[in-house]
Amino acid sequence: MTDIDFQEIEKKWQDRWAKDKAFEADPDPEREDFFLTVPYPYTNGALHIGHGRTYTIGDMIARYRRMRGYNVLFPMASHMTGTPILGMVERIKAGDQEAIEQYTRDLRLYLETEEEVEEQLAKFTDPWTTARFFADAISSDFKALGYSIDWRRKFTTGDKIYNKFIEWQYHKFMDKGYIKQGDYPLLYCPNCKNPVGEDDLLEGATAKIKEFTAIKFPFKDGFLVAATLRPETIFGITNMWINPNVTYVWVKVDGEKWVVSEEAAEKLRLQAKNVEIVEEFKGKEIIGERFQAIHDEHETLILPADFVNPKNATGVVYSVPGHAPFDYVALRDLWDDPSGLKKYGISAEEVRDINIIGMIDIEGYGNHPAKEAVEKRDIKSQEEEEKLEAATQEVYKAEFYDGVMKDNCMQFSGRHIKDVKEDVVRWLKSKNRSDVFYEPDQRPVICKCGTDVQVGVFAGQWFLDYQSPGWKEKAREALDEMKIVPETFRNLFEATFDWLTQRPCARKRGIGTRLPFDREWIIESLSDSTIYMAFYTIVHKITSNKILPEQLTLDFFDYVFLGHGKAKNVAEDTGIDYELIESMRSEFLYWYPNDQRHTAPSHISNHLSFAIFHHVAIFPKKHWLQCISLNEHVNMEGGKMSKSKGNVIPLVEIPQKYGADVYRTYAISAAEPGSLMDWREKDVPAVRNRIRQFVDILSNYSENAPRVYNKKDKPKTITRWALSRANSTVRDATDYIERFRLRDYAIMATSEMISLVNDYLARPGVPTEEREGTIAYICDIWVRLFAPIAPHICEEFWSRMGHEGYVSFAQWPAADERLIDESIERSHHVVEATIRDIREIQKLLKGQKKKAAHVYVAKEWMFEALDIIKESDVSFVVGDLMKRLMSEPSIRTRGQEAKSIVDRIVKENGLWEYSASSEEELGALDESADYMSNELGLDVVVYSADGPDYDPENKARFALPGRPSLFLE
RNA sequence: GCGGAGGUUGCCAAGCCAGGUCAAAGGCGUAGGGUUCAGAUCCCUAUCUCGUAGGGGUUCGCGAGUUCGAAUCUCGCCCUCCGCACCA
Repeated sequence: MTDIDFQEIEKKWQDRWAKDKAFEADPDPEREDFFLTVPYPYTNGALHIGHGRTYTIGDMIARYRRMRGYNVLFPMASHMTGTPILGMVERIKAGDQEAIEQYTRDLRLYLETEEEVEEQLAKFTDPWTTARFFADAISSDFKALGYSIDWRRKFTTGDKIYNKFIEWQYHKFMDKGYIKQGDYPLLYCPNCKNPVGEDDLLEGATAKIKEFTAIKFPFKDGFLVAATLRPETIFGITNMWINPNVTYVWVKVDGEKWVVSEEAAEKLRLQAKNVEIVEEFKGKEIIGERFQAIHDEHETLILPADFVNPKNATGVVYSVPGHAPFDYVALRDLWDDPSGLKKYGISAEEVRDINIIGMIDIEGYGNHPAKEAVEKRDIKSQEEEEKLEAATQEVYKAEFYDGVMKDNCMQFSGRHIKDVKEDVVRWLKSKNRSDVFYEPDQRPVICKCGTDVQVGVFAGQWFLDYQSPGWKEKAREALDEMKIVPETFRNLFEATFDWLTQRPCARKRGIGTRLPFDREWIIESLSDSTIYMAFYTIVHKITSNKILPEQLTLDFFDYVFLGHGKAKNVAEDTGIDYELIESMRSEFLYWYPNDQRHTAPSHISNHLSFAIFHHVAIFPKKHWLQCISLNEHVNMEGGKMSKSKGNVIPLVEIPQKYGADVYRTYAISAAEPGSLMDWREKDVPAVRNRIRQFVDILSNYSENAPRVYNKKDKPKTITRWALSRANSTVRDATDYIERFRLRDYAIMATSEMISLVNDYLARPGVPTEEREGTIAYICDIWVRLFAPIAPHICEEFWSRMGHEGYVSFAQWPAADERLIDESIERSHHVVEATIRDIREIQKLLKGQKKKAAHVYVAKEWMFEALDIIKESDVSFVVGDLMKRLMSEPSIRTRGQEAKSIVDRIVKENGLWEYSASSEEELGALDESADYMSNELGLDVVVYSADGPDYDPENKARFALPGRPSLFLE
């Protein structure tokens, strides 16, 4: 066994690559370009083993393409815009223990002593320092994993030059009319006076905003305002519910008078309404009064109900007892016991006279589904909230999907509920009878400050309108022409495209680029990282030439990225050297488009879709994204990784703990990109062992002179097999990479190659020179085949083999088709199968020690018969097969034996592997006799079934192609 | 709810798209043997079940169907996981 110091070798080659600037890519008109990007990491902490999977796959692709002769650009930058870094800095400043602990943990990974950790932590009161620290940490992690990145092009999204680029991008959107301003609802904390994100919440982290329709029922000189999710039910209204003990208010809202609960008035204010409280009163004061229904304007009664929660929506509830179980039960309670009504001046008769209105037909229900759902559950009172909730869900679901509006629904009659909703809202709106009212979709939602979170509507919110005319169509066109690998993810893109409407692209806090036309706003961090791949193509020239942000004008970017205007004018206006501008333009044109973008599928619904949209908005078609490839996340020992569980392995630990090549091999071979990868500590040794075997074999054989033994050299069959297998493996492996079957490729480049060499070495009787020359030839292929996965160890052997340049730039091994001999590979298979068969017999005959195995190979005509069946399209039915064979005169004379073949085929329900001819099968087995003897511990003698010298048990007649018959004695 | 992915032999996981050579790769675990002073992150063999001759039986979430033939195709059912907007 060879002892190998992975760390030392890895360091050595990383240093050499850096010293030679091996991966700094410049345009080369002689070579075709390949521009690969993986999204830059967000630099608010240490990266872990899961991030590493994505970057490792990216690097593997870059390395493979380089070996295929492409001029590969693989750049990297870092992301710091947005709120997380700022948020963490604020928490550190505020002395938040959790934040301090988390950062201390991360810092310890990179710093030697506690003093250094504390010193660095003390500097984390500035987001830039934090971001820079982790950006540096991450690039050193990436280097230590052997990523072949062009580091000259690194930047951060906080850089002033980047801001200039983003400003240009947003001017472009503005010009196209894609940026709009309008009201936008957000979860909002009234106490902090800020919008709240998931991280700001103590409870209800998954809360979303639900849009209610506020329906304005005419009442006195204003409106009773009830908010609902089911506006189509206004046709079933029988009364209004008001909680008698709750404080309601008359408020002036944008010139109208509304009645809502006191709490709701406050919500309206947050929802950008102009609210003025005119009068407060208790609910009981209006109970017994009448208001107007909307569809038929008939006078309708206000009734008391304790279940009405003033904190819920507007605190005003319109009652549809035919379809809402809560309403039905409340009404039923009043029918059963009208005694409480007297004090409101309502008579029992008035309430009894209320007719429940059925207004939706659904199969399986009668006229009043709510009543049925309540009775089915035997609900006795308003107190049984859970049961009522279930009944509501049941009715709602049934009505939404299968319900049809009845005749009493005016122009909406006969239409399906799921289609009619929006039209009802539009109709209400046109009559000035509705408004929009927002609520969180769950309660409670509580801010970390302890306050109940509400919905706030931001007036003047800037957003990108992905529904702008023509935009989606263009994006869909781009998607249709783009390669998505694995292809299964395409429909996720399609679904996202359908669902994208408006998206806020700016907000008031966080780090980032200010909106050029409204500097109070900062461009949101997912919206500022969509076309920056273009920036990579020129950024190194901006920095190395010390171009100032002010020089990066709109015209400058227009010229460099779009070819608009004249370089001469840009040079004059900006003071940037004319030649430099031209060289940036041509460098952009050389690299762009982005040939492949590789990342995780979780970005499909935002980042990746935005990237496609933004590209089509700004660039001409030839510069659209070409391909998106994806890999799933990483699990840890079968469970999710999380810092709180402490089961996260940081990237920085990988080189010492496992070795970069071992990690890389694991990351690529453990799962196909499209499926979740599980990191199992127990499986690491197996991976390391595979590399170790590679190292052993290359150490022993790679320095010999490679030699291909052609037919004229009369090599052993097993040598021809090894040559064939090596080449077919290369062919298959290459095919796998091209189809993004990276795991299968990795298995070819490791396990398959190892077992090929081991199988070959296990064969006695190959002359040393022939064996060593052949294995050296295999090593020469292998070291290149494996290089994209394990570049360090492969560089080491490549150089030991006496090659001048880096294996990183060596030519990808091409399969030599002339050496691939399927027939020899099949014969090899027959030999292995025969060994297995003999073993099985030995096992069954345990106790009886056998000395020899006699192997009988089928007669030649049987091979021909099988070939006939293989080539003709007959079904595996005895009659059909026999008919086919009997039509061949040469077989017709052997009907009896032919039947035995046919029986076997029918029984097996198909064909099996067999050699090209009897002679070849005989040759392969005969040549393998010594090997088989070694493996089995008994003498092996091979005969042709056609007149064997020795066949005491008359076994030869059972031999079939690929299934020699056996006799053990 | 909407959208997506998936349920395979002790565990993990291939195979399914292009049905037959599938009792179903590989890894882990387990058992036996070897190398070794010993051990292992070493090598070999075995690992659904029955069988003293390479064979039989029963398996791929459940149920039905298509087919000469289904882990693979179709339909229904059950279950699990993931994403869902201002969060990178």
